[in-house]
Amino acid sequence: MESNGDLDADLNKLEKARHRFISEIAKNVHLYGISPSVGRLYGTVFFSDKPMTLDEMSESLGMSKTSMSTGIRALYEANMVEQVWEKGVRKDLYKTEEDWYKSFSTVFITRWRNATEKNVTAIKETKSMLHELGETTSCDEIKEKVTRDLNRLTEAEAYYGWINDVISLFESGKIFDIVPKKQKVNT
Amino acid sequence: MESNGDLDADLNKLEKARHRFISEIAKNVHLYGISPSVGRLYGTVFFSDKPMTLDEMSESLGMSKTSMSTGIRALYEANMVEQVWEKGVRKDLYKTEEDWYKSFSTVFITRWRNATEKNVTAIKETKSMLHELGETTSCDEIKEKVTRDLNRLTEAEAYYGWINDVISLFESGKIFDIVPKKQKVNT
DNA sequence: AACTCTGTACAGTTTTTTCTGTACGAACTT
DNA sequence: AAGTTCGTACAGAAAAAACTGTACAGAGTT
Repeated sequence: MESNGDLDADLNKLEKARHRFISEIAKNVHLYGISPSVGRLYGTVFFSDKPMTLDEMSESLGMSKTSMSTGIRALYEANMVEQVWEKGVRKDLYKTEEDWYKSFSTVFITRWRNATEKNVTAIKETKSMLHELGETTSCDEIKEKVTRDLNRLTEAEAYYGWINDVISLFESGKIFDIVPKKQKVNT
Repeated sequence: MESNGDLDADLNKLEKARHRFISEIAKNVHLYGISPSVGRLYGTVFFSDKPMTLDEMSESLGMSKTSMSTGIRALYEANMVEQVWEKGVRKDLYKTEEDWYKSFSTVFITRWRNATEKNVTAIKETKSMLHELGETTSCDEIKEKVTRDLNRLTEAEAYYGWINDVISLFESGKIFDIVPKKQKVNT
């Protein structure tokens, strides 16, 4: 006990330092559509010396294996962790994606692309319903409303076109010509 | 009843068309950090002919005035609605922000800026804790872990620097030089 | 083929978020 | 000053999300 008293204290310090960052990730990871506790899972895997199994995560976080399974899947879909194979190891192994730029892009692209497409579809359908109404109605007041709505929806469409272009900027990687990746600088 | 039977049917059609778009907004507005039902509130105000009061929203959505109050505040903070003054009207009036580019930028900038700053602070603190540990510990194994963690945190710092630059791109409006706003095109 | 091990589907519980009704302060009217 | 009207703070109810334990299918081993 005397011989490794310092070691235990140091390991504790290490954990504390790591936890400082992990808890901050947990608080902010909602931007990636990830819940805080899955954010802690990410942080745990991030600081692990080697790829982790679901059982190790469960053990380390004191949470059920089921939660680890669903949590890891969420992280995987956000391109925030990746699976690793090791010869002779039957369990699934996961480590954090090292290219954070890629994780960011994946999340940003898939979420916004998906939303944009659906909204554009909705706009087109709404417009078509309004067009029909505008032609069949005999009430001038309604005609006016229809015209106004069609106008605003066309504006919305233009906006989504812009969003789409922004997404493409990230998807194509051209964003990195405009905003270059940073070199590591020691502070 | 015979004379305005068509009118009622047409008004119903108008509502249906509008609702097609509103329900899609409700489903996707979580990207702006807004809940679905507040998304419906947004949609309702969006299609309103004139700025709405809390009571009108409450009436129109069949929800409590309290919810309208908190919902509108959320939309206001996301720059998605704005307050309007009308002479002689005592109630607060709201309409949707017409510049969707601005709404997008506001949400994107404030949320990411805030998260980035906090994460960078956490990284710096974690690094300083690790530096101290690295100097005081006598265990080589721990020294190794510390070095590895410091390295990865420095990489993370670089990533946040990049995110920060991306945010600035939107904040300064330079994004519009690279991805121009779209003209309205009828489809 | 029987047995073991691993990941996940599913139902039920716990926790968190959203929503409502009451109550009250501030601003305006009489 | 007394009386309205309006928006929102707050506590409790309702709804949604997160988490767990059990159970089971599929792959690997013996």
